[in-house]
Amino acid sequence: MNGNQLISIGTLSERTGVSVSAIRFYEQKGLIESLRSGGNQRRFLRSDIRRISFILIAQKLGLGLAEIETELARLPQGRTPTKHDWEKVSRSIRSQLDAKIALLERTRAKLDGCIGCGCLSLKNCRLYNPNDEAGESGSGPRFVLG
Amino acid sequence: MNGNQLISIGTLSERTGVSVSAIRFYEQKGLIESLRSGGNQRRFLRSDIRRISFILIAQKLGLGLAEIETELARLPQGRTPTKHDWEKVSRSIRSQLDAKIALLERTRAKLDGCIGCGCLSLKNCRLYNPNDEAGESGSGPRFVLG
DNA sequence: GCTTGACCTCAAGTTAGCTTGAGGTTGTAG
DNA sequence: CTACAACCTCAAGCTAACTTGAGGTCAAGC
Repeated sequence: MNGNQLISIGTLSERTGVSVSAIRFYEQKGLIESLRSGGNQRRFLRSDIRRISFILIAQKLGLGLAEIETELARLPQGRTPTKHDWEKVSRSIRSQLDAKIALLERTRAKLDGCIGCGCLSLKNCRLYNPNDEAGESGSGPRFVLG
Repeated sequence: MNGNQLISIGTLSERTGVSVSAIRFYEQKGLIESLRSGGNQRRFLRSDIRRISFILIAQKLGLGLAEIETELARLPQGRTPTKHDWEKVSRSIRSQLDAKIALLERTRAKLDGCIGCGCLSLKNCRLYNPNDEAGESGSGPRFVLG
């Protein structure tokens, strides 16, 4: 253990609680980068511990890896993010959260309007014909919460 | 078109807007059932139009097919659901929606408490170490909203 | 110098919710 | 009675976010 800041994938895994395979997966997806040792083993910067922490937090906030990648792009590579960096990102995430809550609340309001109506008629139902789109996109997981 | 109530898969698809392949998929998953014609073609009851409508609505409410199957089990097979049937199911769904909104709101509150703290420290962060579990389960899509 | 554990790559498997395609049959309009 | 649309059954593919496994390399202790 000399003075440099490089850590192995195993150490990064221990420090973050993220499995080794998941870290490799994140790297492959471009969420983090690594150097290589002489023997082709990955070497990460200590600051990657925070980068991974960020990924974990953002996931808990309901962001997908693609969205997280976008947010990560706002953070500095290799440097510990400042308060200001973090604020920018937090506010961006906060507005995404707001939108999701708002969508669910609109849906709930429609459901309340429908309870007891027994309509289930595709032509009239406000739930079935909403103007906003939950679970309407093409493929992949849609609108699933925990 | 004689007096009976049986419709083909194509008709069911047209009436609901759900693709033929999706209907077959739902049948395979046990969400709907079908009879067969002499030539082995599916024949559905007219009431299955409502059953499918219900699936669509429940999906918009954020339920997965497995959860929808559970809710469908509360509805009568072959009979048009009464107001009472529908109310029971609506209230069950409403409470699931409530739970999801509540979880998101707790998460947002934590984020607000964190904006500007710049911690990103795994040991201390309330976002990283929440007591409730969003996106914690084993596999599959987790905690993704539209 | 050998064993052991951490690491490497690449391929395939997992769940959800479907779609797409191949290859074959049915039903109906003309 | 023939054409053609609609139907049938598998099987495989798609996205997300990973895991698991096979088969091989690297590094360190004894």
